Parts: sequence; C-alpha cells; structure tokens
Amino acid sequence: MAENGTQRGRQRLADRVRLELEREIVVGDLAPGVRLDEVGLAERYAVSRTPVREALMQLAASGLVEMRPRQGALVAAIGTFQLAEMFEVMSELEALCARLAARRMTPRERDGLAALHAACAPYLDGADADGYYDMNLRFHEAIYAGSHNVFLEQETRKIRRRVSPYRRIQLHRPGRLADSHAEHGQVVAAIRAGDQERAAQLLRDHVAVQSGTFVDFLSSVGRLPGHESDAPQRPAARAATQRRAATQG
Amino acid sequence: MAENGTQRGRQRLADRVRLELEREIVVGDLAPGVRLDEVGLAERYAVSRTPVREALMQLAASGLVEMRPRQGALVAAIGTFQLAEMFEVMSELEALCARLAARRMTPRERDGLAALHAACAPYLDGADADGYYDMNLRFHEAIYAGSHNVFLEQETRKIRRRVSPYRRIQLHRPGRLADSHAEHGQVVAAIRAGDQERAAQLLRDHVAVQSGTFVDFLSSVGRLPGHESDAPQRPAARAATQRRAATQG
DNA sequence: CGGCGCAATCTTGTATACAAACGGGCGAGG
DNA sequence: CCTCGCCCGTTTGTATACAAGATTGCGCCG
Repeated sequence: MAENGTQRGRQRLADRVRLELEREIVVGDLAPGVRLDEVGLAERYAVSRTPVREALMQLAASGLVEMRPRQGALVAAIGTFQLAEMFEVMSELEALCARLAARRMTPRERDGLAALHAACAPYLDGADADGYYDMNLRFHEAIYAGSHNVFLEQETRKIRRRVSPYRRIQLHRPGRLADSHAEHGQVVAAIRAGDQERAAQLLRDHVAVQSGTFVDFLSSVGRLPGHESDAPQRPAARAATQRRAATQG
Repeated sequence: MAENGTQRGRQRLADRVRLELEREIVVGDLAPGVRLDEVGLAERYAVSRTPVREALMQLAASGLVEMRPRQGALVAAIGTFQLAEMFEVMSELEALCARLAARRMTPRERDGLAALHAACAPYLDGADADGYYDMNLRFHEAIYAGSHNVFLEQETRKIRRRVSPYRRIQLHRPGRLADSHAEHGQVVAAIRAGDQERAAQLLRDHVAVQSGTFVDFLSSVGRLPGHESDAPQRPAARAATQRRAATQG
C-alpha cells in the first residue's frame, strides 16, 4: 500500500534485484557493514547500474541499506544504541498489534494462531533454532495481521525485517527457545480470551526480553558492529570487494 | 540515520527535487491524486529524468507518492480507511513519545516545550489556522525529540508527514484550535510533572480526537479521495498535466 | 449506432555515456 | 622520518539514448 513503494509490478528488474538483495541481507548472507558496489552488483545480476541503484535506494529507504552521499552503499550496520531504540519502538508496536488482535481477531484467526504456536513446538526438541526462527516469524506476523490494521501490520513488519539480521543469533542462547515458546503460549491464551491489556503487556515483555538478551549477548562478545557503524572494513581494491560479495551470496 | 535514506548529501539534484516535491505535497500545492509526470517534473526543475525518478522513488518509499508499476507516479491518495489506520498507529506512537518524554526530558527541554506551547497561543485569537498549524507541528516534534529515542522520533515524524496533507483542513473546524491548545496544555503539565501514563493517555486522546474529527469532516463532505484511491483524474494529454502541475506549484 | 480490435503515441523502464567528486598512493618538503 | 599536498584511479551522480509496455483514439465490423 505504501511503504513497499513499487511492489506490485512483478517483472521489473529493479524489483527483482531489490528482493534478492533484501533476502540476502535479512538471511545474513550479506553481513552488516559490507560494501555494495553498484557495478559489482550489476554484473552479478546481469543488469545495468540503473535498476541496481533503484533497488539500493529502496532498501536505503526501508533502512536495510545505508547510502552515504558520494561514497556508495553499505549493508546497514546498526549500532547497539540504535538497536535498543528500535526494540523500544518495536515492542510497543507489537504490543499494539496484540491488543488489537485480542479485540478483533475472528475465531478462525484465533485458531490459526494457536495452530501456528503448536507448530513451533517440534523445533524445540531438536534445538533447531533456524527452523524455530521461521515459525516464530510466522507466529508474530499472524498477530500483526490479526490487528486488522494493514498499515500497522506493514510498519511492524518493516521494523522487524530491519532488525532481523541481528535477531537471528540471539535465539541460539541456551534455553531461550523454550522461554520464547512459553511466552508465546501465554500470548495465545490472552488473545483467545480477548484480554487486550494482558496480551499487549505479554507481547511487549516478550519482545523487550529479546532486546535485553540481545544487548547481553553483544556485551558478552564485546560490541559487534560498533557504536556508530564505524570500522566497516576497508574495501581496498574493487575486485576484492566484488569477489567477497559474490562468495557470500 | 536510516529512513531518510540519502539525506546528508547536500548538493545532489535528486535530493533537491525530493525536498521540493515533498514540501509541495505536504503543504498541499500538489493535491493527492495528481499525476507526477517524470518528464514534466524534469523540465520544471531543469534536470534530467534520472534525479526525478530517484526523488519519486524516495517519496514512494516514504509513502507520500504512489508508484504504479508501469503507469507512473501519483501523489498518494490515502483512503479514509487507511487514514484511520494510520491515525490509530500514530496516536500510539505519539503516546509513546509522550510517555518517554515525561520520563527522560531534561528540565531545559521541559521549559522549551512549555515555551512552545505558550507560543501557540497568539494564533488562537486571530484564528490563524495556518500559523497555529506550524507551531502545533513544532510542539509535537519537541515531544518526539523529548523521547530521546531518535528512531522513534523519526518514525513518528514520518507518519505525521504522510498524513499532513489531510490534517491541515481539519483545524479549520470552529473551536478546534482552542480545544487543541487546551489539550496541549494538559500534556505539558503531565510531562512537566513526570506523569508518564497521564502524558501518554492525554496525547493519545489528543491525536485520536483529531482522527475522529477528521473522519467526521470527511463524511460531512462526502468522502473526498475515495475508498481505494480510485478515480485519480484522467491526465488526458501530457501537456495539460504538465501545465496543471506547473500552475499548482 | 454501439462494441471491439488495432495501431500510433506517449510514458515508463533499462542501458550506456559522460562528468564530477572522493580516496588512496606517491613524491616533495620540513 | 613524518607530514602535507598533488595526481590518478575508481566510483558515484547525471544525462541521454533505446526498448518495451500501456493508454487512447480511430476505424471496422456486427
């Protein structure tokens, strides 16, 4: 409707490039801080620079890519401080989603949410964090959709996508998966019961806790991307950058 | 930091075009639904199509412009339904800003906010809605900044910009200015007192009321932009479109 | 007389060519 | 030996040329 900008068109090269780049960034194939050379990407996708530029700008607008005036584009490296800010907003938006979902979800949607929650369980045993991550995403998005507010749904999803490169790792903490699942269970119960305030509070805490564990993780490792997206790797020669990007993709 | 995409660069043509277009849209010189022809804008700003395209895409990403796949760009015409959705989100984000501002604002910031509130008063007598509108904006933005969450500040501002083409008119309702000012006063008091919940609730209601009055206004006039941004005026010939755009600018 | 299909024209999407600016490396001077 | 400044290569920003899709108007057929 809005934030996606030009999304409905199905065969534009710029969109194809954008979707592919977005996927690689969100999945983690392109790490934060990596330089995105226009001609390199153009060669890689066998298109000209024009669609690549368009894609980069769209991604910059969505926050996944940072474009410096005449210095090119990098995969956005979000500092710990900004990340905390984003979690603060995201927890509030998700809480709003939960509140509205508790109020507006149809019985069918409530059942679907419970089903999604149940579908997360199998991944706990195998400690399949990646598998759980995907189901977890679907669970949260079901709540977004349950708000019956498409704009809210999209905004929340946008922020989630934006922090997703940094969230994946945190679920690998021992015991976090089980805790997360248990918290989901409480949220489902509150939503099914139509308890708006409880649903909101539970999901807010759920997200905020993840934020907390994330910050813990960061400080334990010793500050990953830096406070101000500095030290973004020196590109040295263009060929090297290009090869690295290709390897990572 | 992120959503602005390429904002720091000061002398890029694309940015110049983007800022100018954004201003005209927000101010209302370019009405929702108006077609934005690339070559027309290029001639108008004496640049080539490339920067114009970039500007349009940036605006599309920010939601002020709607780009249809191979049909060009229009000034985004937000339907009443989506508008209501956006107000729902915005009231929540502003409430969050107020809550955080009540908690985090420095004494100096609190004084500044009160000063801004006071500065709004003179516009009430003359019924200068436009003047009040500008001061009102600065007042709200001071609260955003007071949250000390730059990301939240920017997101909230982005949404406000996006609905601003539709908000301007509503302040012309008789008595609304005075009510708005009174509500601001309560918000200031709550923030100065550090009463987070009260500040949040007051600002949420303040924004929600505006939403309500807006919907009232729309239904009284009979639904302005349509439910799904349809009927966007036929451009007929290109020359005509161009001339119209130029006239409005 | 009305509806359908074709074709011309305009508009967008993509590619390429050109210009300007940033960064790094080299050399000269202190 | 270090530092400052210039020069060159690389990369982005802009302009223009080309291709393809869409809309509109006209003509033809029912």
